[in-house]
Amino acid sequence: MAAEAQKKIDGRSRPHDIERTRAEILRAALTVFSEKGLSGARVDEIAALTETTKPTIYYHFRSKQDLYAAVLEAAYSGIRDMERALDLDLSDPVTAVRRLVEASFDYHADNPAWVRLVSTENIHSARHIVGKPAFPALNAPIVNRLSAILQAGEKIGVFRHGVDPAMLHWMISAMCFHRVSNRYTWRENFGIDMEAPHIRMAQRAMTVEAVLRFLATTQA
Amino acid sequence: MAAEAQKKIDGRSRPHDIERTRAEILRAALTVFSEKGLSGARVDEIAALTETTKPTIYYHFRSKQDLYAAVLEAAYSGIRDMERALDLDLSDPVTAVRRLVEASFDYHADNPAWVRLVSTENIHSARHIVGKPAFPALNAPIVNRLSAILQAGEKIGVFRHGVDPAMLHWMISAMCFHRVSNRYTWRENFGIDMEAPHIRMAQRAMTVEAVLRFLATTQA
DNA sequence: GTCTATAAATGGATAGAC
DNA sequence: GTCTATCCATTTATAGAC
Repeated sequence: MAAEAQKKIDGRSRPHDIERTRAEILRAALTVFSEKGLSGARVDEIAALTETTKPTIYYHFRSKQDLYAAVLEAAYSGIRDMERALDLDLSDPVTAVRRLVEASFDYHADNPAWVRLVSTENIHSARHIVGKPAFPALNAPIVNRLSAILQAGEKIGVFRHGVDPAMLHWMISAMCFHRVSNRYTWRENFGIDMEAPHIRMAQRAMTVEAVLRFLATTQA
Repeated sequence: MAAEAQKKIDGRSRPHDIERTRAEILRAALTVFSEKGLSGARVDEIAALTETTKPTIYYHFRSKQDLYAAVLEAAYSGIRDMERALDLDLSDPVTAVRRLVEASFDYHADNPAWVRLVSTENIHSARHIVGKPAFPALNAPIVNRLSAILQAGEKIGVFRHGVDPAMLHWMISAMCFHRVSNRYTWRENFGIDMEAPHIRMAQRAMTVEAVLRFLATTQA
């Protein structure tokens, strides 16, 4: 496929393909960190999931903690890309909210590794995020987008006034996140499998409905 | 205060007070496990927070994992006690829901260590809960209670029909839990401090309102 | 039951060859 | 840039005295 000569199609292309090696390590590290947490993860286990070895990991990512931070930043870029891709029509604010909630719901449900990583980072008081401007920059757009939708809805009278966009995002995030982050204790404590398709569908519809009812002008 | 003779009021009463020692270890372990997670916690650090030593911890709780499991079970009993103490009036279902949501909200907000412990347990796929009948038994009452309130509300026409009590509990839990479990990433990513009193009050009122609007008969 | 001291094992990190 | 082999700090866990 590539123009330049390669000895092999499969396996490592060219002896020292930096980007490929880094990407492979990040992918393996995401798996292990999200399953075991930061301290629970073993660098040996991450190395075992790659075609490379432990010293190579340390060569590219100075330390275990730096590797974890790199994984975290890479994982956050995923939801940013998804949100940017959303094409929302402000002339129909109700549909815009519905689409945005459904997209957020699906992203959380389809990326449990990302959800677990965020949970882990909260256990560590977000210390690997603190002071990195990338993260606020990454998360501001979604609140701005919600704000625009809310204003559009207020203007044509389908949404009530006075709803804080950040707090609305909190409500949406809470319902989308919790069912993924806490699915294991829910299964044990309540016997409910959040991953079962009919439960997932019911929760998806319920999240949309709860949000729209919260925004509706009718009802005190 | 106690009738029997004691050499000291402060410090360890009687040389080998088992229950007192165990309770002290559990309290220290809750602190450390909730701050560091299971693998991040050090038994040395737990011992340092007690008046006793590491071998005594191992004497009473076989291993680090068993200690963690004991902490988990003890922590869950707290929310059970709180819920049992709630005196809800079924003749006024709206107020009953309001009281229950507010109590749940406050419990989560006031017990971040418990919230973090549950998060940690989910990172570990709830493996320390699996198969222990204490946990389903502990959590069934809240859903039953919600079910009774829903039925009472349906009967007098203030709540709509068809709402699943377990899913309602999920919605309440999500909003109460997420703002505590994810407060650190929220602070960094959105610049919002969930612990600030005015934010907390706003979220408390918003949770009640979202739930009541979701249950209301008015509105399609 | 609780201590001091230490064993045994784990696992993050690196030296040095290629 | 990547490997084999290994170091060494950390940490779970226990032996043995009291």
